[in-house]
Amino acid sequence: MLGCLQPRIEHHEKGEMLALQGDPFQGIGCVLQGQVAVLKENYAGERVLLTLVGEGGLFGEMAAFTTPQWPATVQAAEDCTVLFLPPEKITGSCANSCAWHAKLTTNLLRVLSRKALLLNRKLEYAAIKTMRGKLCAFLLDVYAQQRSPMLNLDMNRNELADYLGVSRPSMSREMGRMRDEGLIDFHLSTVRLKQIDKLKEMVE
Amino acid sequence: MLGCLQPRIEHHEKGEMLALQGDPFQGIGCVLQGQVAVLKENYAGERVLLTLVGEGGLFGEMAAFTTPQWPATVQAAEDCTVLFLPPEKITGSCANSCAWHAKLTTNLLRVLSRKALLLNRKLEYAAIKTMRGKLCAFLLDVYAQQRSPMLNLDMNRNELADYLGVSRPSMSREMGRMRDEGLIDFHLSTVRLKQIDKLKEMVE
DNA sequence: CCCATTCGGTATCTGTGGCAACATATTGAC
DNA sequence: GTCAATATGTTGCCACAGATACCGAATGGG
Repeated sequence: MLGCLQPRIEHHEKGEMLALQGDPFQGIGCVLQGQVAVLKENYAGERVLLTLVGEGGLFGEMAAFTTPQWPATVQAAEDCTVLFLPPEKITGSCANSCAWHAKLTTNLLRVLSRKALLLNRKLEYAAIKTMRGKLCAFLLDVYAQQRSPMLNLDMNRNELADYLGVSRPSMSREMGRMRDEGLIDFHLSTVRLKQIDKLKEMVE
Repeated sequence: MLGCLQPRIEHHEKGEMLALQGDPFQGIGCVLQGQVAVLKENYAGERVLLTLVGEGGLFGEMAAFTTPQWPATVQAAEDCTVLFLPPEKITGSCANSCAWHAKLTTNLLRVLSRKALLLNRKLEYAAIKTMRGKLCAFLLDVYAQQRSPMLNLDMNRNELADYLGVSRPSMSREMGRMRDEGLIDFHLSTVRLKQIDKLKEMVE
């Protein structure tokens, strides 16, 4: 497949810029080794960290088919090796009509869909106005995944509060209230849903 | 291309269900004529309208490559004609290795990327805590698009407030304040940015 | 022209959640 | 075990935005 796509492979040392916001787009990046940071300049002109992308991760896949310019800056967070896939080579028909091409586009579609679904989910939480509503929606979503009322959260309080777009103390306060009311119990990253039906009534 | 994909074309009368949440996924839907409604059941069991999809619109494109089941219910909002494209036929290699296939996947990637970017933008607004921050971010984004300080909003106040996830009176109140401070001027759907640099300082 | 309806601006009141500051619990290194 | 560092629980205060209600302006149909 690599022979077919002839991607560009680059090595960068920590701190080097792989792409600058506004530069012409050269291709979807795939981190083979090391770690890169995706930064965006806000209106005040400061660069803020959007995400860190580790080995096996992609960057620029959302921009590839929509804009001719990099919408963000990419910098090597560690020494790294990165592979760039120009978008036209991905969709362009392949002389060998190889199975890799089909696999590649399917994977790309899957990645993009999943990302859109995740964004959608997060947006649903953001749309819920009350603290309790957000918490109920989130806990019930986790419950739907884990299929047991003993939930195991894979985030700490800070990360969860960030994810839901609220402050940690406010979240803790509400969780305490919900425990007092006998709706849930929790200890560190373990939460037990005690009255699932009541929780369902409290979403939004 | 149609001969190559052999899609299923269905006619439905207003009110008929095209797909039920949880049903096995049959393919990406494309509305050829009429209008369909996408509904989702919330935890309380009620069906809430997510979007209306009109002629030329797609539905199910986010689910196609991630879940084997419909994540929402689709109902005919009017009499309509709909084309279903099974995902495997889209990515599956094509005997004729026709150019249509490449075009189709590129378009699909473009649609998905654009959708992800839109969701991302909306999420950025949602992440900003203050009313003024949201407004500044939004106005500056429109300014970046229209490249003139005389903005023409294509939403009315209600729609804008909904989009930003705030209440209309609160938004009006803040817009009034910003006018009093000499930052902006506005009349109906026209907004004039008077102190762009100050607006930039006020984002988030 | 009048009327109904939608849309937008404004005021008051209230409640929620952010912030700051602190107390306690947990973890891990030495 | 001791200690530091981090994570978590708790509290009081108060600004900000939501809700509601009302009024004037714009729009559109008869």
